[in-house]
Amino acid sequence: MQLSEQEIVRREALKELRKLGINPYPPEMFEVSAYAKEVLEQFPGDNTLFQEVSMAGRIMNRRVMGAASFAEIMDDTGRIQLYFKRDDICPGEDKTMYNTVFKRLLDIGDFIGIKGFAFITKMGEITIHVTQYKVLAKSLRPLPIVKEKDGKVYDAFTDPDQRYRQRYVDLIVNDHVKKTFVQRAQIIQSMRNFLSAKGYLEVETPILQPIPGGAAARPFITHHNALNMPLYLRIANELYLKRLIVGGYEGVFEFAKDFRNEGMDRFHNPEFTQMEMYVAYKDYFWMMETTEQMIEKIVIDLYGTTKIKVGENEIDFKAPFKRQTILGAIEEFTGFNLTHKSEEEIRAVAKKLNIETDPSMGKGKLIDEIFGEKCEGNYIQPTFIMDYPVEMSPLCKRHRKNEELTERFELMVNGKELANAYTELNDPIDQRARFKEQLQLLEKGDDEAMFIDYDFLRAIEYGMPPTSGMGIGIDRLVMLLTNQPSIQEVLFFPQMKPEQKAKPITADDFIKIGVSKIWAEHIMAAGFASPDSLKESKATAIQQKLNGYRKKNKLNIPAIQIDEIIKWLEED
RNA sequence: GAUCCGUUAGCUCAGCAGGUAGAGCAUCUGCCUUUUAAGCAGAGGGUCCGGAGUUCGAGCCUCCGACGGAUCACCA
Repeated sequence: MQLSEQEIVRREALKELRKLGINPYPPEMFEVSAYAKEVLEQFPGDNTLFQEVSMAGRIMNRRVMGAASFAEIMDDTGRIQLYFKRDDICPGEDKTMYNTVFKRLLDIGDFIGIKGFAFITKMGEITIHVTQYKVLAKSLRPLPIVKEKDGKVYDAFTDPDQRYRQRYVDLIVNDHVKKTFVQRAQIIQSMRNFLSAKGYLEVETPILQPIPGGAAARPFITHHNALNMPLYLRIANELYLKRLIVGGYEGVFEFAKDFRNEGMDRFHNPEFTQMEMYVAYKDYFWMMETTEQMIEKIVIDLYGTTKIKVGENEIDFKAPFKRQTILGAIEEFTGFNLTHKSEEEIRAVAKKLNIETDPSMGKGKLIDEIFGEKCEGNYIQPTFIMDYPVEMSPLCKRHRKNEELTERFELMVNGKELANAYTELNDPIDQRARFKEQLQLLEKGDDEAMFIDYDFLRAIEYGMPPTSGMGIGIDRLVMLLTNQPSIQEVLFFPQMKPEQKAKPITADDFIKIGVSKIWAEHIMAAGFASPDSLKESKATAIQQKLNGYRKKNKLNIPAIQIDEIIKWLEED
C-alpha cells in the first residue's frame, strides 16, 4: 500500500505510543459523564456545574503554544474546547504525556477521553481544563481540515463523489450533513408515532417476492438456489399489506425498502423507502384528510410551524390541502378536456402538445404523460390530484360517479409526486379483469405493466373490507422537509458505481489475450485503448488500422494477417 | 444514452502564447502558559486521472479511454 507522508508519520506515532506503554486502542470502556452540548448550554447559567467531568471525542483542532494548548474535541452532540497545560497534565518531573504524547504523537482525528473542569477563557469561550487524558483510538488517515470564521467556511469538503463514497468523513467534518440525517430519523419517528397513536399495526412483509406486484416498475431479479426459482426484490408491498387487511387487522403500515431497476438521478436511487398504510372501512376522502393531518404534524414536530422554505419556494403544509382532478388539471394547464375521450383522441392531443408517444402507451399512460409534462411541475403548494383514469390504476376502485375513473389521489408538492393513495379495489372479479388488462399491456411492450398475483386474487375472493391505502415516499419527504436538492443527500449510502482504481492498461494486457509481442507494443498507439475495445471491433477493421499504422510509421515488422487477428478475437 | 464542464500536494484551489509546478490550510523542526481560520521562523511533500499523438520541449494543444458533476432523455 502506498502511504502518504502524513500516513507514515501517524503510523510512526502509533509505534512510539506502544513503546511508551500506551495502548492506542484500549479495550476497556471509558466512562462519559457529560456531552459538549450540555456543557455549552448549562455552564453559563451555573458555574458550579461540570467541575469534575469526564468526556470523550475526536480531536478536531489543535493550537499548541509551548507549555499550554487548546484543542477541540467533537462528540455526538457537538464540539467543545479543551485546555491542556503542561504542568497540570504532568505534575512531576516527567513531561512525556504533554511534550511527547499530546504535542507530537496525537493528531487531528484521534479519539481521546479527558477528565477536567469547565471554565471560561479570556476570550469568553467555554472550555474544559484538562487534568488527565487517555488515548482511546489513533487515527491513521488525515481528515480534511475544514475551518470556519464568522460563519464563513474555509476549505469545505464538498465534492459529492467523495462525500457519498466516504460518508463517514462527510459526517465527521460537515455538521449540516449529520443534522440532515437526524432530521430524517425525526420525520420517520413522527410519522410512526402518528400511525401508532391511531392504533395501526406496524408490520413487516417479504422483500424477496416470487411475483413483484403492487406497482408498475422494473424489478431486480435474483435466484434462490434451494428452491431453484427466481425471486424478485420487491417494488412495493401493497399486495402483502392488503392480505393482512383480509386477515382481519383494521390498520397496518410498513416502512418498506423497495427496489426498482430503473434510471438513477437526483430523484431516484435503486433502493428507496416508502411508507405504505392500509386502513379498513375507509375511502380515499378519509385518506386525504389523514394524509394532510399526518404531514402537517410532521412538519410542526420538526420546525414548530407549517411554513418552510424549499429552494426558492415557501411551502405551507397547513391542512387542508387543495384538491384538483387530473383531467381538471390537464384542462387547466393545456386547455384540452379529455373527459370520455378515446385512446386515439388522447394520443392526438399528446401530439399537439409535443409530447412523445409510442404505440405501447395505453390511455392511462398517455394521460399520465400529459399530466407529468404539462401540469405536475406547477403544483408547488401541497395539492391532491385525484380521480385518475382506470387504465393507469389497476389496483384502485372505480370512481363512484364515473366508471372510467378511479378513486385515486396523488399528493403533489414542490412540483413532484410525494404520495399516492386509493380507495382500494376489493371486487375480486373486477380485480381479475384489471390484471388481465395489464397482461395485455405487457404483451404490447410495456415492460412495467403488472404481473398477475393469483394468490392475491384468492385472498380478496375471501373478502376484503372496503379499504383505503396510501404510500408515501420517505426519501422525497425528507428531501422536501430538509430542503435537500437530491436523494443522495438524504441516504447515508446512495448507490454509486463501484470505486475502481483506474489500472493503467499496458502492452502486457494485450499479450494476455494472445496478441503477439511485436504488435502489442503498437496496438494502443494504433487506436485500441484496451483489449475490450479491440474485441468489440471487426477483424478486418483491426487489420486495416494496424497495417495503416505500420505504413504510416514505417514500422519494420511484417504486415498483420487477418488469420492472426481472428485468433486474438477468439481467445478468452 | 446525449451534450457541456471538470480531474494539479492529505484538503480547498491557482497556474500559461506550450519552456520541468504554486498558494493557504494540513504535515515535519524550532519558539511561544487563556488561544480561536492562534502567531512567528524554517523544511518536506506531486506518475499535474491513464494512454497515444503533435512539438526541440505538453499540466496546458489533438485523439482515445477512465472517473465525476450539471443539463437533457429514460423513469410512478
